[in-house]
Amino acid sequence: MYDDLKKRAVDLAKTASSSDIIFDALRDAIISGNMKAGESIRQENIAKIFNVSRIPVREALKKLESQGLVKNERYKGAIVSSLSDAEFKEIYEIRLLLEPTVVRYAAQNISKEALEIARACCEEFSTETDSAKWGELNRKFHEALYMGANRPFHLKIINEASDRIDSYIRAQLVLTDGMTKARKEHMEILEACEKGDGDRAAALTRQHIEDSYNSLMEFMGNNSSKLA
Amino acid sequence: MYDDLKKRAVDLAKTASSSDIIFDALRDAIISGNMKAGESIRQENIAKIFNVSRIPVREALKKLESQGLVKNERYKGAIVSSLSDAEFKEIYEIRLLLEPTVVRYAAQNISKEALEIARACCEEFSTETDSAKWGELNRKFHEALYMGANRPFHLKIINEASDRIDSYIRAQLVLTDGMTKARKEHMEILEACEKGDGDRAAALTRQHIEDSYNSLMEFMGNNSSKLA
DNA sequence: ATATTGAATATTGTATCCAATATGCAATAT
DNA sequence: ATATTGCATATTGGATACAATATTCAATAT
Repeated sequence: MYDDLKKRAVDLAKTASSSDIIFDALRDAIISGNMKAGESIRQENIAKIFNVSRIPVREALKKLESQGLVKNERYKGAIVSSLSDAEFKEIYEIRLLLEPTVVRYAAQNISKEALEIARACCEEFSTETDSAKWGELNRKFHEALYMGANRPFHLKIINEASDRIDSYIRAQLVLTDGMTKARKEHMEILEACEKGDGDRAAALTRQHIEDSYNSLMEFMGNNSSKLA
Repeated sequence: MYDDLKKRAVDLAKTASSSDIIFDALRDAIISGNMKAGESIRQENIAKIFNVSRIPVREALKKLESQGLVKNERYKGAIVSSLSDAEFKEIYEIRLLLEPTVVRYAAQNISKEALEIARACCEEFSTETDSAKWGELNRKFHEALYMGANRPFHLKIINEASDRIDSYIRAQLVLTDGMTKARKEHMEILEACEKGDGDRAAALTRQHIEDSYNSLMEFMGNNSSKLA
């Protein structure tokens, strides 16, 4: 019954609210580097852009704040968060703890279909010439792979940590020749997963993250200490 | 100038907003187990309790949702989140990754004063007879120690993960003899930190978390597989 | 000229109100 | 009796209105 209707079914109950949409848009703007650290965010301005009142904007800002992407000060407003050198390094320490572990789970558990999605993401990352898309494709590849681990909480932590440094990574990918190395490393990690070699995938992921940190340190002219 | 006034200075700009206060109260109610998983949260009811409109309540709920403590469904409302067995285990996997690492940093970096605070917390945990306070004191001890690591992002992740399972831990501490073991293990971890023995502190912390998981599994009559 | 004060403006936090949706129940049809 | 529909009520999402605080800047005092 209703066979034809069911084909066009969408879960209308799960459509995004205004505040969800605004959250996504602000998050994108921040992690892409379009909105810079320290930049102030006026509720009224955002509300005008999306043709809504300040209420959904405020809810979006609350969520961004609890993920650390913006800082709110009572009666003063919100600004895009910045990262100190120590905080920057700490984000990488967290990635280094979680991502190799998760990729090991993924290598062991990932389904054939999920692997194919990851491979598609990897190839898109390797062939895309529009540098504006590299950052997003980079994240997509990692997420596609990590999805196979079946560890939603780990993934949430990784995603929120990655958000904090994404603008730096994007700049480094575009402004240096970081893409060459990243493409090669992605391919190797993917292949290890395809072979079900969790140890190798984990080791490569660890190396990939360390390389990313070192490249960024060099790019930013910062001779900070090595990752633990 | 103003010497006497400065003695009574408080940073009024940092006083909590209504939504902050409501967030804290709801969080306490949830992690204490006072509000049970699946229980619905009516905005209007909470608003009445705090004598405010629904607006600050909604902002508190947004923050609770982004930390996973409640689930919101559009036009239906919020309920206290539950944890599947797999999710429960995953929280422990995360603790097992982060806490031994953090306690190692703490053993190496913690200041004399911070150690004394941790010791005070440890002793309070050991001597408190009011079982209703055990859960909070348990968290306080761990946090006091971890503060010494100077890793605010790690700490935030640990705290949010711990929030998700705190109601179970409190029940287990009160309804079994878990306190005996916990008190002994806390003391040993603290002593390792006092000696600056990071490896030992990390190993003990790992054991402490595994013990906690196993006790809880037994307590809940769940023969789930061991932690990785 | 510099510092201080006070008013005007801007911005945020919250209350109140309205619209959209969900829920429960009575009325009706089968 | 059961299923379906329509209505009344409850609840949430968001708009508007207002109060609290911050910021800016002119006016005044030193």
